[in-house]
Amino acid sequence: MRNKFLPNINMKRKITLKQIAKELDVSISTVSKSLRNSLEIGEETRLKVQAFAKFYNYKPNNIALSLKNRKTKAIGIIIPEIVHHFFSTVINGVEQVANEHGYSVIICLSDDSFDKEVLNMEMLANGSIDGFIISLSKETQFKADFHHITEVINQGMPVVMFDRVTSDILCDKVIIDDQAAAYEAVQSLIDKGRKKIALVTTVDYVSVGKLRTDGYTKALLDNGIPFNEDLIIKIEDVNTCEITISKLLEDKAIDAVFAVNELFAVTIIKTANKIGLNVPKDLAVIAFTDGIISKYSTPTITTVSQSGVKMGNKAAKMLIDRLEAEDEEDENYKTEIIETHLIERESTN
Amino acid sequence: MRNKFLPNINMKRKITLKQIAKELDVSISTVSKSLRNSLEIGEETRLKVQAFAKFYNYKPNNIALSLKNRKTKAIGIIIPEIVHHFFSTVINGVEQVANEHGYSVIICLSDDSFDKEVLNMEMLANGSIDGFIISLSKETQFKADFHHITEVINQGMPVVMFDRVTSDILCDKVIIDDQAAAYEAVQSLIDKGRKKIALVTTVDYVSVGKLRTDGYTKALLDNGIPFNEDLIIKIEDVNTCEITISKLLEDKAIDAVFAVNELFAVTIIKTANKIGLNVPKDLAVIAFTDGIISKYSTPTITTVSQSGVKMGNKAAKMLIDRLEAEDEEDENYKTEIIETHLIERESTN
DNA sequence: TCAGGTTACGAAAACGTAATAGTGTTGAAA
DNA sequence: TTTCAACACTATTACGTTTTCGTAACCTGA
Repeated sequence: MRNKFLPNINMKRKITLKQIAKELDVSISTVSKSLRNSLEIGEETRLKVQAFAKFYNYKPNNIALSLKNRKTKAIGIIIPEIVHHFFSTVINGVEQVANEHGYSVIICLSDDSFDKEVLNMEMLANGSIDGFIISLSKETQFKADFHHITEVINQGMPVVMFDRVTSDILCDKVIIDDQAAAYEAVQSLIDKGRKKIALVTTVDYVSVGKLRTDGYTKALLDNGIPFNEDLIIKIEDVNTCEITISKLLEDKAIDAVFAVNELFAVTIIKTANKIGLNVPKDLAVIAFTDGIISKYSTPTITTVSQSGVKMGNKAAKMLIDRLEAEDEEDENYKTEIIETHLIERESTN
Repeated sequence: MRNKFLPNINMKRKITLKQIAKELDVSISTVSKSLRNSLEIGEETRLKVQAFAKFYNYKPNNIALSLKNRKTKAIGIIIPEIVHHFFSTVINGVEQVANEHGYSVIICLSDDSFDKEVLNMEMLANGSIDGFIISLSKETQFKADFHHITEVINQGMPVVMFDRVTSDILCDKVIIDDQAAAYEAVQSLIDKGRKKIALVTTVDYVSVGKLRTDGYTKALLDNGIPFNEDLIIKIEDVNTCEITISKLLEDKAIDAVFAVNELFAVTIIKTANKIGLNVPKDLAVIAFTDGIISKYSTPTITTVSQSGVKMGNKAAKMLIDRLEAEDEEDENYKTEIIETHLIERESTN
């Protein structure tokens, strides 16, 4: 039986400058400078140190560097949920750019809870990261309490908000033009001769929900179609909405639906099928998303594509640009708009 | 126009012990001890310091703590991709447990590339994290080169592997019993009277693909059904497999398919529909996944559910247990098996 | 009055690194 | 021979903590 107090033979913990210095009987400074190819150090010593370091696979300790340089080369991303196609594509986009620039990505999930969002931000704000990328939780948007964000910004930490943003905070933002995109979608339905178009959306304290509703309304009015409040359905939980939807489909004699996400859309299609409606013949369906369900449902669903990857790319780029800017006090905040486009599939004809 | 060299009035950078000490004209030690409620410090001083610290919202710097304590309270997770239902649920599971224990989660994506996997590990291994949770990239499994993993383990950094694991590395692992689960799925098809069952799988250097194939084969043989190599289709890219699949469906007169993931399954169903086959009447389909497509496709797809959340929970728990164990040299590695269960939906009857 | 103990605090080291500011030795120019 | 620069290296500091150790000042009891 192995004595557990004996160090493992194979175990070679990471070596430090100090250990190298001691081993080679030079000073720590000499080692450090040798490894950074300083001209101050004679060639013989320099090569000796480099060889030794290479042999022991020396790598500078990131934490020590972070402390010294007062930056971590890490960015924090806080999102409501991760098991969600849009948000995971955004992370993907962030990670791509971050990696290119030598940054790592720390993720925290708010679970759409205000408290978790605050907690996570405080945890990361104490030196762990150089900047934030965040999409607000539903609860935060509902409470409209953004003190935790203001606080980190006031501490001099850059913040980039994406998708679920608020105008109450001054910082860089990346959004899609939800209103214009919704307008375009509804217009395309109208162009195809649909006359009675319903909107299935979320509760409207979530910023994007509201904007998409505005776009829907505007498209109708611009085309001389009367706006009818009854055709707007607000859904809180997609799992318990079938009755609401079938009521909409049966009672209102609509010929098209614009859904703010693909889960709503696919549920609408299934419900329509159940009550004998054919999609797209009797009912055209169009959804906001670039998710995967739309591509694989039957029929496939026409969507307004919001590229999460591009959003993530952009957000990361903005953050890193700001982190690496010479002039750190430049408060010239920008809001970037990621373009959307309509992907026509079978659910509209 | 604001002079950009003037510090922002609202800007109050995080305060440090040193600044508090200077401000109150005591030593750093006194401040530190006061804030940790040390008995060494007189009540008057202690309260004064605490009040001051609270007012300036003092929070210890995580990086300094990490350096001092030689642990970061962060765990790294390396996965092949994040825009993938299974992996994102695993992250979710990891994050839950990590958060409960005060750990943050750093994610890196390997994009199924060996080089990126190595790079990411090296980046994180230099002090950034206390331990790894990893699922191997396809390329790594193909090359069977695990030196980067051995290396961090030898440095004394705990590693937990999940799902895509290898027996070449000794460490904690979390897997599902792919073989047994596949067996169960195929058996359920047989129980329903299906006789000619095809397998649609991935290229087999990915460990899970191989295990699921084994389970499929065993179930057939145990039921006296002849094993037919021609009924096994290996797909590399789901976007270019339709011809392969339609050939399978048309030529082989099969009455059931077992697919190793839901993308394959839904593609099979669509292809079947195109050539006039009805699912489930003419063809039963069952898939490995607990993804979202299966729930929303038409027909809905029967699946073998692999709970990513549970896997993530377990992996995080194992890692944290090991990180916080007194006896750090305990090499009693375990492999935990997460149970699966069959979720019957419309695609089998 | 003085030894011994308590109280209340401070100094310093340590974590690992990089940069600034020395320092001693050599050699060459004056 | 003196002086000064070049060379090759070391000491020190700083980043922000925590902790161990040390030490004044005061108090107590004989």
